[in-house]
Amino acid sequence: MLGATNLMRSHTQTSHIRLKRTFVVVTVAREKFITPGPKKDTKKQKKIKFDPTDELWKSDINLNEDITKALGGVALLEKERKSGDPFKQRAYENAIYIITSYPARIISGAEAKKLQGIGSSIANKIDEILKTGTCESLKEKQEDAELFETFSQVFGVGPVAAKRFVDKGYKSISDLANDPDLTDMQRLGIKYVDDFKLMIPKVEAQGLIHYVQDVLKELSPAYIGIACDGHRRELSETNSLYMAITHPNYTSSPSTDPGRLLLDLTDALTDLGFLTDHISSGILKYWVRWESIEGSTI
DNA sequence: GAGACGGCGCATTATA
DNA sequence: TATAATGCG
DNA sequence: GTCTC
Repeated sequence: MLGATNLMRSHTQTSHIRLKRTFVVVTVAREKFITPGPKKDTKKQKKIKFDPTDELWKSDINLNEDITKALGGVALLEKERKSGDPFKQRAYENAIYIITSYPARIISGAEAKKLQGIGSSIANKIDEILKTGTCESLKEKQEDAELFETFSQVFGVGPVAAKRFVDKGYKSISDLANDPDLTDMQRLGIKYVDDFKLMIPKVEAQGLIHYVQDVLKELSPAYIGIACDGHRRELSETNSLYMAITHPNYTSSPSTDPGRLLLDLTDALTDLGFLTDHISSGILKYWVRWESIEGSTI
């Protein structure tokens, strides 16, 4: 979402709509958003750096599948245990990606450790995997890790809630529905768990965008609404839909109060029956559920 | 050995 | 009741 | 968890 936001710049403060199958997200970009961050310098060391564009790394098959599989399980476990440290998680994903691309069979942890992104901890685990075929820690808690992953699929359920559900002994997503402490977002996440997995064909997305644009124009001809992200990139289907809306009166320099910019739109769309469920609502960000309207050309 | 690894809006809960 | 912290996408 | 300083 932020990537799309970065496309909006200059002196026009921007509102943002995102439709994810049945959901719409509206965000108003802020000035600090808009400034692109500094480029990070990638300095290389004596370690071998992974470069997916290099011929050297061209490998069609994963010669180390046993290792990457086991590491994937460990990563999942680690994620569950720590309630999801995002950096640790990324470190594992990165290492697994590198090893998957590695064009030779790894015969020791030390060999793998020469690669940038693999340190002593993972190197040790690789030795264990090579020796025993698996990782000790994997054996018992694998089911928990898998449940953790399942629950994490639910919109609104992050690492903390997922772990709580595992600890409560839930075995499936339908078990979650009876939990007394669900947030509104999680209730919707459960209700639409399958819906979220659907892709939006391009034609449908175009219809949705035009629909929103028409409503927008009725509110004020000066309103501007454009599609972003996947649709902007001409993908044949997307799993989410972003729109940015703005108005000439709404500028970021000096910044003006976005006021009812979003609420007017979302109210109108709700009155029309286009939006049904509201995930969150603010003057800067609005998430709602939409439904195709009977008889419309969508 | 310590800090970076993206930053932010909204909802919810914890704390003053 | 006001503010801070947490969880989440 | 790995990398950099």
